[in-house]
Amino acid sequence: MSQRTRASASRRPTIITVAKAAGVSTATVSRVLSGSSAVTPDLAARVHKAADDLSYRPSSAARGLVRGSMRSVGVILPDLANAYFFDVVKQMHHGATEDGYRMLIADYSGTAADEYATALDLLGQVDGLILLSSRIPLAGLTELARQPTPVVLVNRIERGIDLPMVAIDNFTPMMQLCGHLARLGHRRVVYLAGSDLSWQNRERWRGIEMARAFGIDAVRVASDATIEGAHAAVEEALTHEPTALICFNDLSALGAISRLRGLGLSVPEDVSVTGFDDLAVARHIDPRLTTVVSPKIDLGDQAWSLMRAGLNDETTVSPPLIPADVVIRESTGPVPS
Amino acid sequence: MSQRTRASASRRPTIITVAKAAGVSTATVSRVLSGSSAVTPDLAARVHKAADDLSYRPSSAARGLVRGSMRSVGVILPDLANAYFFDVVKQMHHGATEDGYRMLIADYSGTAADEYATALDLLGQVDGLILLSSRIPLAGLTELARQPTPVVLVNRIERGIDLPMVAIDNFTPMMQLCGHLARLGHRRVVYLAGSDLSWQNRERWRGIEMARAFGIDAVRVASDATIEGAHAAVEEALTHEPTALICFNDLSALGAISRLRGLGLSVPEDVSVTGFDDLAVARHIDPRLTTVVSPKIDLGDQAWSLMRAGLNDETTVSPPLIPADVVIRESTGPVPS
DNA sequence: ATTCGTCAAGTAAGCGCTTTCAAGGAGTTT
DNA sequence: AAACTCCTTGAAAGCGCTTACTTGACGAAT
Repeated sequence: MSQRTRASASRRPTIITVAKAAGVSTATVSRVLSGSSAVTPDLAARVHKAADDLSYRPSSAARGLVRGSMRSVGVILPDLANAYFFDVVKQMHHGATEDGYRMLIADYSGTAADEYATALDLLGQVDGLILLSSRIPLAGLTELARQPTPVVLVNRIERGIDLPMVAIDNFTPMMQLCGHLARLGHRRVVYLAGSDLSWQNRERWRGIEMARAFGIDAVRVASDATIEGAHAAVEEALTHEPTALICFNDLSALGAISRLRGLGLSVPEDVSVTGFDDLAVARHIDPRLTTVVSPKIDLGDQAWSLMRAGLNDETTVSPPLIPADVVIRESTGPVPS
Repeated sequence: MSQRTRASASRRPTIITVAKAAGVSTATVSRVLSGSSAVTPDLAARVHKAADDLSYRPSSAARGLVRGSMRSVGVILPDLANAYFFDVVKQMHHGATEDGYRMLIADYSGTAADEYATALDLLGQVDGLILLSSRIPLAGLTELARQPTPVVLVNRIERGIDLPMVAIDNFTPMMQLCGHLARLGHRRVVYLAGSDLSWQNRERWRGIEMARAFGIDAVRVASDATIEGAHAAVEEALTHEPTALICFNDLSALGAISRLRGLGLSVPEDVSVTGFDDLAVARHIDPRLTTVVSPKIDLGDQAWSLMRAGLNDETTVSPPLIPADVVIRESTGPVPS
C-alpha cells in the first residue's frame, strides 16, 4: 500500500563515524559501548549520544572476527513443526541466553545429506553445534568429531563416536507401553514407524520387539512422524488386523486416530492407540492419549550443560539415559471381544 | 558414558594454513573455495585436498566483514510452539535459501520489550529483519524504519509506519465466521481473546464487533493464544452463558474444547466453538474445527518478496491484505433449544 | 621541585577473509 | 620474431571492530 524508498544511500554507520561525531577515538567508542573499561562520564555520554543519533549498531561480523567467536551456537533439528523439538530447544535457549550465547536454529525438513551440509556450513559460523535427533550417517559424525568446534548429540547415542551425547531412554518406556497393552490382552499390534534413520525410531522398535516376551506380536508399517503421514498409513496398518496401533509419536497417533474415526472405528473400543512425547495436545484431544512423558526440560538442560562444557574446553562425561514414564489415558483399552 | 577431550589445542585452520599446505597464495584458495574465478584444475585439486585434510571451514565472520553482508536475515516471532508461525517461516525459508540467504530464527516468548531488544541486536548481524505478528510499540517500529537495514512487517499493518508490510485479512473472515454463527441462531458469544498487543487480535475483535449488525452480542474474555491458556479461561467465559465460543486461534479452540468436555459439555451440541488458522490438527481432532484457512504459503511468499526487494534496495509497494476463507466443520452447530 | 605511579585516552596492529591490481606466461597476430 | 592480447596467479589493501601498547596529565611521595 505505502510507497517506500529506503534511505540506504548513506551506508551503515561504523565505529569511525561515531568516533568522529563524538570527537573521540574509535578505541573510546569501543570501550564505552562494550563497557570493557572505565571512561570519563562526560565522554561516555557524548559517545552514547552520537551512537543514538546515528542509530549505530556494531557489526557482529567485525566483532566476531576480532574476538574469534560469534558467541552463538547452532541447533539443527529435523522438524520444527513438531512442538516436541521446540520445547527442548526452548530449554537449551534458556541456558544459552544465560551464558551470553545466541542460538541459530536450522530446520532441515529434508534429507540426511542436507542435514550434514547444513552442519558443515553452520560450523564456520558458530562456536558450537547441537544436533537434535540427528540422522547424519556415522561417517559424517566421525568427521564432525574431528572438528575443533564442540558438537553435542541429543537424542541419539552411538558407540565409537567421540562426541558428548545425551538422550531419553526410548527403549524401556516403549517396552512398558507394550506391557500395558499386553495386560489389556493385546497380541497383534502394528507399529506406525518413524524414519529408519532415526535412532529413536530404532530404539522404540527394539523396545517393541523385546515385548515379544509378553506375547506382543508386532508388525512394522512405514510412515513418517507427522499427522498426515500417519493418517495415510493407517489403511495399510489395518490389513494386519491389529488390536492396537503403537505410533512413533503423539503427532502420528493424532493422525492415526483421526483416520480410524474416519473409517468408523472408535478408539479405544475397536483399536487402542499409543503415542510418544506427551505433547500438550495429547492431554487435550478426545480420547486423551496414552503416551510416554518425555522429560524435555531435563533433556534441554543436560544438552546445554554438555555444550557449555565444550565451549569452555572442559572434559565432559556423557550422562546416562534420561528415564521417561508411561502415562496411561483413554486411548488404550481392553481388546474387543 | 564416554570420556572426552577435544583436540582443540590446535586452533582452527585459516585460509593461510590451507594456502601453505597447498603451496599457493591465499587469493587462490579463496578463488577455489568460493568458485569466484577460474583456477587451473591442478591447483584447484591441491587446494581442495588441503582444505579437506585440514577440515577447513571458512570463517563466516571474516567473510561477512569483507563482503559487508552476512547473507542472512533474521526472523522474530512470538511463539515458535505454534505450528502456524512455523509454516509461514518455512515458506519464507524456501525463498531465502533460493536467494542464498540463511535465516536466523528468534522466538521471544516474553514481553514486547524483549522483542524490540532482540530486533535491535539482531540488526547488527543480519542483512534484513522479518517481524512476524510483532508486538513492538509504534515508537520502536518508527525507529526500526530509520535503519538502513530492510525490515518487513508480517501480519501487522500500521498506518504512518514507513515499512513494507503484508498480512492476512483477519477482519473479514472473522465477521463471516460470526455470520455463520448468527445463521445458526447464536446471539450471546464469548471471544476468547489473544494478546492485546497483537494486531491480529485487534482485527479479529473488530470483525466480531462489526457482527453486532447480525445480532451477535459478544463479550471479550482475556486469555492467551495457547492450549493451556484457553483451557484455563473457559470457566470465566461460561459465566457469560454463551452459546458459542469464538477462540483466538486453533490452539485456544483446542484447549477450550478440552475444558468444555471436562465440564461435561459437548461441542457443538451444548456450545459451538470456532478457531482460526486451520492448523493440521484442526482437521484431525474430534469434533473437526470450524475455523479460518489462513493462506500461510501466500503470506510467506509475499513476505519474502518484500524482503528480497528490500535487500536489493528496490522500491516496494506493500501488497493488499491476503483474503482468508472460513471453513465450516463440526465444531459449530445450531443453538441448543 | 623532581620523580613516580596511576589512569584516561589515543595509536595502531591485527582478526580471516575477498578483491583489486600488477606481473608474468602462453597463445595470436602481423 | 616482435608486439599484443588473454588469462592465471600472487601481493597487498582493506572490511569494522577490539586491545595491547604508548602517551600524557595529574596528584602523591620523596
